[in-house]
Amino acid sequence: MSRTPRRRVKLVDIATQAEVSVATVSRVLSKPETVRPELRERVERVLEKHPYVPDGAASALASRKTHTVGAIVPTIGVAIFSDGIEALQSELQESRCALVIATNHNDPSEEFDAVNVLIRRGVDGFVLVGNDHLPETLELMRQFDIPFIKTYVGASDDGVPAVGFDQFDATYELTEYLISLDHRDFGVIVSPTRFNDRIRARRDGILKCLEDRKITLAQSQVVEVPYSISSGRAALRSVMNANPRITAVVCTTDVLAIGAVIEAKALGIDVPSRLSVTGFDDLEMAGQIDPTITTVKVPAEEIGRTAAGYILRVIAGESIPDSFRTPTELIIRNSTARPANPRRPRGRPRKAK
Amino acid sequence: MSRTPRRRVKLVDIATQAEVSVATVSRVLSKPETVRPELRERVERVLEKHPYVPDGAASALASRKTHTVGAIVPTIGVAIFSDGIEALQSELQESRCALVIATNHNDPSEEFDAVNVLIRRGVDGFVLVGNDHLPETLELMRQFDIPFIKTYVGASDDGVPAVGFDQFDATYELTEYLISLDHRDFGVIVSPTRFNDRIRARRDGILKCLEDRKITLAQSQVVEVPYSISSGRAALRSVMNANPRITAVVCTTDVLAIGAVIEAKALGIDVPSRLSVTGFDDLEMAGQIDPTITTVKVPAEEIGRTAAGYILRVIAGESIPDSFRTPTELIIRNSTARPANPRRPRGRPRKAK
DNA sequence: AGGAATAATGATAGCGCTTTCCGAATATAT
DNA sequence: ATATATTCGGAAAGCGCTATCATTATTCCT
Repeated sequence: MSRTPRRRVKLVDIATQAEVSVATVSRVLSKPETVRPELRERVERVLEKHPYVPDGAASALASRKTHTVGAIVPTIGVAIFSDGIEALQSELQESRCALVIATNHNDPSEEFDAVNVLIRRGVDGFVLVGNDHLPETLELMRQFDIPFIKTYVGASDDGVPAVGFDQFDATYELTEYLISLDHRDFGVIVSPTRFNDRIRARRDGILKCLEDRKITLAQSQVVEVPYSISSGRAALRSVMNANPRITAVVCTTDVLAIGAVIEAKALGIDVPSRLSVTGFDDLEMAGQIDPTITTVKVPAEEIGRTAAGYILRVIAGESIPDSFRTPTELIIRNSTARPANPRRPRGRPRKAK
Repeated sequence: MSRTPRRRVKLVDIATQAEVSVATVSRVLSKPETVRPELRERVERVLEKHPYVPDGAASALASRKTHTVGAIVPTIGVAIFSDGIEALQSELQESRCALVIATNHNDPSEEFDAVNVLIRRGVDGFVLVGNDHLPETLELMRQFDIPFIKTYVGASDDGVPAVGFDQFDATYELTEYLISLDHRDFGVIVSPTRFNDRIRARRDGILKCLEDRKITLAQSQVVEVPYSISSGRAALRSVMNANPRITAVVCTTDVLAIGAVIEAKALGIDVPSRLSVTGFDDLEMAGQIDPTITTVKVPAEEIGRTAAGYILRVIAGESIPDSFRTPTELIIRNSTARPANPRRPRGRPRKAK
């Protein structure tokens, strides 16, 4: 068996072996159809014998293509993002494209830095999350002529291609469903909105729907808490203590809803007969916990997969539609029901959905 | 405000502006201390005025350093990995180093491909997961002289630096605790072991401990099922149906344990009075679900953080210890207790832990 | 103060590949 | 058969930076 060559084998070595020019080898590798079969085979035979791995840096320098896309997400440890990244990565890998990941912890200025680092590293395109970005960030990417798309939003507010869904519409619809059940007294538990347009949109969808139905909320009926089960528990307690009449609690994420359901049980408040609770995301747990939680399914995997195809096409210079909608789905489970004593039992129930 | 220059500004532009050579600008950027303050400032002033972002491909080609590390994990969507990646990424970013991620879905040959792609892309080092790797994979990395470390294992079986903990020891200890509680009839629910040395080690730790205490298991007392809550539920049902005498069920991951606990409740089997259940990983849910679940805390975040420092040091050519242990912790909660009717109530209880 | 040692700067040769550009070879038309 | 179009392969010019080396400016001795 041949011994480890001290020097990395390069194009010129293959060319010499095959008695052709480096240009030909390069062509065999990138556009095989342009070289006569006879020659091509000769080169391929040599290639098979030698463990040739092209030097990405050199080819990037010469061709201005890195075959890499950069993704900047708020955080990796949140299911809807890790699932999305997973799909994005798999799909990209399929096209022999690498994925570089950076996190911004929901901080636009961290995002700017990340974009900087990634541009320097060399990426052919960017996948961002959400609509909130520093103008400098966008300017920077445009300046370097690097295409980018937004994800987890239904449409961008500035013409940038987007793949995702409308967070506002989704919670608006969810809230409508609750109202159709005759709920009139609501609590709203919101995950952190700072630098997070998606959560703000979810919250606003809830609030707007309520407002449209002339349902008012006291200050204490809407709380914003950290993203964790235990925060959900604490939030439920405080909301219910302050407003015992509440019959429905809407949470902006399943993690919070899970906490709310657990705490309700601990407090002896039966869900759903005494209190309805809803989440958002559709984590596996939401469908397994008792009671199972009514929620909105976020198509994270589809977003990632679609985003991969999208950005690849933009990079290839193909034109693409401005936005791709990955539909959400309202999943009704056992954590929601009609309130025991509806405040206005008169209204004919609207059909659910 | 200045308009987008069509051409990317490069080193020579800065040099011209500052009336110095490109070499000097390069030095100001990489080893500022070697250039006279006066000149340095002149260059820095120019740098501030112009949005210069170095070309990574060019510098990689010239210096043979990419300032990038590649991580290959089984999957991103599993909490202990996403948490680890998150920490790894943050730490790396701190050192202005990018992280490229690939997944192998627990398949060694996918891992080989990923290593290939990443070598081509150019990475200065690799972070792998676990001990199971194709010899070709290791050979390839060695051939290209790229350092790598293993994570989530206590020590590598081949001298490669490792950061993590001993999975076998951790479950051995956990099982010992259960035995000290006087459990003698066990069920074991195992997540998929195919191509997964860590889960095999967890399983073997349990089995070996039982064997050492002369506790035998029937075929039906050990089941291997997919990684999901619902599989955990199904597994608990089948294990308990086949062996009603079982008083303790050990699961190789919290996800399975959560399913087991949920199913036990659904079946009317009280946990922990009638049945003890344990998990592994310490997900937030394990500490919130009722009953809270006894588990082993996996220091994922610490592993990621440490791995970053480790690989950075290897890349820098510093020598490092062969393995770094990030300790696990047995977390005793409410899902475990002494069995109602211990088979051998004689033995003085060993002290827990 | 003069020469040696030292520090700072500039010129420049690559790094390994892609991609014109151009001549040679082959195919097509007249 | 000759002229023209077409295809194919090779030579070579970079891509933008780093690093070596030569050169010049500076400091330190005696």
